[in-house]
Amino acid sequence: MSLSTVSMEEPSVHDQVYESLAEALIQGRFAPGKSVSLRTLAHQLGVSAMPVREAVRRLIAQKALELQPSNKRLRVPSLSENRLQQLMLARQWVEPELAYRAVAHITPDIIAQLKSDDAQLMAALAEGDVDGYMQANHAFHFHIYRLAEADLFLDMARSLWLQSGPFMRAVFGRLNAVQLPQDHHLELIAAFERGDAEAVRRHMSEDVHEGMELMMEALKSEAEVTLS
Amino acid sequence: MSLSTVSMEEPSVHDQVYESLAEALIQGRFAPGKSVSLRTLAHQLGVSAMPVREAVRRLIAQKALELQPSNKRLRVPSLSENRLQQLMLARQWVEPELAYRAVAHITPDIIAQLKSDDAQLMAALAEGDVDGYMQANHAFHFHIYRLAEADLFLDMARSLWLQSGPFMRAVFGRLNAVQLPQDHHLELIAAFERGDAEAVRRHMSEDVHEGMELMMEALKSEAEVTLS
DNA sequence: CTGTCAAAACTGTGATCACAAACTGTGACC
DNA sequence: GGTCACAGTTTGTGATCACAGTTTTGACAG
Repeated sequence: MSLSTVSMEEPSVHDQVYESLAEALIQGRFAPGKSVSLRTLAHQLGVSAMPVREAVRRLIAQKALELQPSNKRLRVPSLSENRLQQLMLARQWVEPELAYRAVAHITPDIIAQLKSDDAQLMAALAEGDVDGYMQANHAFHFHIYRLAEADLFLDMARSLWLQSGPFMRAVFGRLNAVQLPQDHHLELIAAFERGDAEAVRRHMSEDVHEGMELMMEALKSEAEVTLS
Repeated sequence: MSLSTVSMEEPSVHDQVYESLAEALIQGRFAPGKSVSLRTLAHQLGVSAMPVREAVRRLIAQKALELQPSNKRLRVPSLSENRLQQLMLARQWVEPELAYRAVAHITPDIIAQLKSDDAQLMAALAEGDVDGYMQANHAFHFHIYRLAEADLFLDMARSLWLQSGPFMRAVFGRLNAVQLPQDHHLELIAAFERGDAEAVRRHMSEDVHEGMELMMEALKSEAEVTLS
């Protein structure tokens, strides 16, 4: 471990490892099907195997990683069509609900934040920066969801993004910018400004639906996605 | 560990510990708010602390246990009204969907199994056997859900039951039998026999709704549930 | 160059130890 | 009698080791 004994309120090493792995997964820095190992991760992060084991166990529980039943070896799950459909339906249920509940707690600060997120997203899209796009899109959505004061739903959404992350990257990495209509984000912001909760719910549903539909088409067209 | 080196295909100690804790939680053998400790659990189960840590980490990820932020001490979460409402909505979304999908894979064997589960449930109810009721109700529902071939949804349902378990017990433990209308189970079985998927979805929704509504009323009436 | 098989490296799993923070209970003092 | 301090215990956390599978490597024979 690099820094050892600071004094108070530092998050545990296990949490740091978890956050770091979760971020990598959500941003799609791990390819579907890629195998990982505890000791390798531990060495890369500069910690012992112990906290990595716990973080990995947590990610397995969220189905963001999996233990192959034959090998007992660790890897990033690859998506089947069935699995992606479930992800799509679950996201389409929980995320509009979170957005709906967020309306009551919206503030001008948050609006400004969302506009900034969307600007970053558009910029990244314009220059083909997939990393930047993934990061900005995640920020936009979860800056909204965090307002809902529904920690259980928030956790469900987080788990669903962890599962879709590797695959989103794999799909969006090969799309050119024009195929991604971003109107929904602007419509969402406008609906938030009007305080129109029903419109927020509807636009969020459409936004999630379109994104997942794109992934579904990509999955169908190639039978299996395994890159890198 | 009691039995050490059997030969092949035995589930890992970690899995055994997890299953054992999960079962206890679903059946409500842990009271909401109860604090538990790794070493105590490990000693009770006759294993070392290591596999317990991983099982507990997994349960924390499923929000079936929680780490108090102040103490960093382990306990069974107690339900707020907000939290219960989220549980209710999530269960009302995912469980009818699972039941709906199960219809396509129903067999006479399963029908017989469901009738047996329901009979056990009614018997337990008649003699005020809360343990038996909890167990039979869980069996009934998950014998259905397992058919859906939707492992992601199944996992979500499992997590939601883990979270509601301790509280269900706390509520049902003080109800007398007549307050629990069980018609829904019979209607469900009938709908399965007819292959009427829409009816299955509707009856499952009503069954979940009524159960959770009961819990909601109980929660509102006592402000806070902490027993044992 | 190719196929085979044993040695070496790597994997997840479980146990054990060390440590600091938090809790427990007991006794002294005002 | 109530409050505070201090010692002893219990807690979660991280590191390290041992072990049994599995995979990879590498040398040697054909």
